[in-house]
Amino acid sequence: MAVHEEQRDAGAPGDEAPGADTSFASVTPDAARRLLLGAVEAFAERGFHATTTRDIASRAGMSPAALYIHYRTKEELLHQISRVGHERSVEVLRDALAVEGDCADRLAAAVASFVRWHAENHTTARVVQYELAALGEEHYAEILQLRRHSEEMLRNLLEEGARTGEFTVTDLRGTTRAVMSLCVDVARWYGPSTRRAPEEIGALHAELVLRMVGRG
Amino acid sequence: MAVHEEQRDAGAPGDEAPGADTSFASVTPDAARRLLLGAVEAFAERGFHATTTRDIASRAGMSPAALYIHYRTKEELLHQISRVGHERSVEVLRDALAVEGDCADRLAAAVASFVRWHAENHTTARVVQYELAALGEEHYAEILQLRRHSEEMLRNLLEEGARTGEFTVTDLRGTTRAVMSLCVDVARWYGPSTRRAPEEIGALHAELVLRMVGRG
DNA sequence: GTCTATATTTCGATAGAC
DNA sequence: GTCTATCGAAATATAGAC
Repeated sequence: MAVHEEQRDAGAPGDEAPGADTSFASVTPDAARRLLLGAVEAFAERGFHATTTRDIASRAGMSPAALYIHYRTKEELLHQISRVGHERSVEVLRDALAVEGDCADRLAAAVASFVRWHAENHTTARVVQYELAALGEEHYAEILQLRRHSEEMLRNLLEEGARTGEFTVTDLRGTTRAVMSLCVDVARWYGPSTRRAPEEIGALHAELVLRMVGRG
Repeated sequence: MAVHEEQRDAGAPGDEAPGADTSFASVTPDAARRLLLGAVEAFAERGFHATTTRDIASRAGMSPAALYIHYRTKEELLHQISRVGHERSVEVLRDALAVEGDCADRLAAAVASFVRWHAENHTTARVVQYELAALGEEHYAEILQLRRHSEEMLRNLLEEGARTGEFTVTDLRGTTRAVMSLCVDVARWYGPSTRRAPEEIGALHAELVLRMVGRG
């Protein structure tokens, strides 16, 4: 019950998009970053609770004890991943929403970028989206703020589009949540063996969302 | 890090829809069903690996050892939950697709029912959708067949609608996956404190999906 | 069928040498 | 900063009385 989980979605070796999961490139020192990357992989494959600190250290090429030089607990690793991951995804959303154009252009850009991020960084995204419950109480509250911010940005855009008559939205909060669902769920099913490119999936989802708000 | 996870999404007591998660009503004997229901709750709250057999047994009002009279391993509990849950959701989808009407009617019925099931049975659905990786290899393969069946039914309907000109679908497989995303992801965010009723959410999502296929 | 008691394993985290 | 060695706690699962 261990090996097959790692190989389930494995495609041909080397078919992973280059430069994927670069969210942690700036983490130093080197050993701390390697541990973080090992933790991302392990948490995404097996989940936080099923991952051992030995496994994480091993992926980073270190002894079990070396982990505790850089992180006080296993949960602190998850917190770092969750925090940086959320910050990056909020950034992606914010940048896309800043493009020139009408509400439809900005919504399309936002969905395309957000979806693309979830596909390209699907390993990180899976941890970000599905391991929240393993965070400590205070860390969870902190992360929740970042998530609320994402949803708010999207809702404000839909609200603006509805007000100007560009969009036809019967249920603002429900539609916002549906758009988020469409983006976030990509992290669940996207994998190395997915044939479609992140770019393509982003474009498709942007088109589908525009239709959802009556601007297809 | 234990108590707050249980209380995070908790709304006022008693606001849970009555008769929720009735998928396991036919399981006998009584002790086996109580253990199964305890496992569903625990797995949904904390995840499979973070759940202890002591916790499951305790929720069923039994000693830790009593679990092993009815189930050989903790994984066998997950397997039962996953199998019955998938069978039920496939059934819901199949029944909805059998309604009288054109493709749009059937698609709306399918999405409304599928979403409603994921909301009403959100506890079971969360285990069904997010704990697959914890299954043993053979059990995982078995469950995958049921999941392929769901997606196939939906894809066939979209294909038919596109062929007859009722729908405008530019990417059949991609759109099918998006529709599934919209339905499945309800299990992630729906909770006891969600104000919207499952019925309402199903209706909204049906409307959004009809728009997605150019029939809004 | 259910209990109390426990065997066995494995985990997160620490101690102390280098 | 990294290692080897290990502690104490907690997990799954089993043994044997009732």
